[in-house]
Amino acid sequence: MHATKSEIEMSDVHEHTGPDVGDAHLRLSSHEMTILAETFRLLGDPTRLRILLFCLNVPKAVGDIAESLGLSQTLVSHHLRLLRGARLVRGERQSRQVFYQVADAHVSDMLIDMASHIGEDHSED
Amino acid sequence: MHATKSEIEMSDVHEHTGPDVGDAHLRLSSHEMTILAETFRLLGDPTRLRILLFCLNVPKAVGDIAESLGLSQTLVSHHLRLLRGARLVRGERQSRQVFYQVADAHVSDMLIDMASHIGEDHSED
DNA sequence: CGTGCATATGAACATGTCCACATATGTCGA
DNA sequence: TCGACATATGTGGACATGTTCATATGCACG
Repeated sequence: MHATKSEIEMSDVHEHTGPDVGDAHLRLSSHEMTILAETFRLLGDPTRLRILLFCLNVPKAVGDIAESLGLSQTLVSHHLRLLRGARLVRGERQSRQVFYQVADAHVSDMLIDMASHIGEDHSED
Repeated sequence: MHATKSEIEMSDVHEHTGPDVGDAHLRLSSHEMTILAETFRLLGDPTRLRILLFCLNVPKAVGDIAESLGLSQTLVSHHLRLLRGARLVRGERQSRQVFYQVADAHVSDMLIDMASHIGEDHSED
């Protein structure tokens, strides 16, 4: 299901081709790098992160998100626009309300994995 | 290996600051939320992300990072400071050089998981 | 139609962030 | 100690970002 370190390395051999280009593992195209960084960037704002986690499993209307998280509706809408643009959430109109949820299992798995990693280790700042 | 949704639901919550987290699933303490968001925020910069991925497996000296990625030494140092502050990398002095690497298995697993997720699905912007 | 509700958009402001430049700290060898 | 090399830190400016306020769009019902 999720890739493990060894799957990506393809073996636990630490080969080291040279002083400069030593890392032969985990290659990403620049496009993938861009997507990845952009995704992280969007998740890096506490408000957006709360919004995302809030509608992780169950679709939520914008107003409900705003009220539950104690945010203004316009602010929630702005953030949802960004999240929508990166295909992290998708919204479905139901008459007057629009119900948002995390876009796909892919994104929710990412969030859940990250959250679980945080849960395991507590580093104090 | 990786936590499932139910594992996260079961994780004990140390505190919760109020009506922030309304969702019944995936509860994180505000402290954990802060750590998570801060982590994402740091990963959200392309330069930092490249640095992190570059010294994911093998410890790299600051100068090597700078040269390999085509960045100035001071810039790399600045970013490493931030990453160090969040315990995402750790540096070890070896006489004159300082070799940095991703701090622990948690962080590398996070990165590898995210990278693999990106690899699976491509959404165009 | 027009009114009320839910959501979206635009402009303006304050704050934050990335980077370049100059300079400081630390380490080793002569 | 001095000079070189490697890394770290401070500062300022250009730029990006989060938030608020005001307003626009979309939808249901009288």
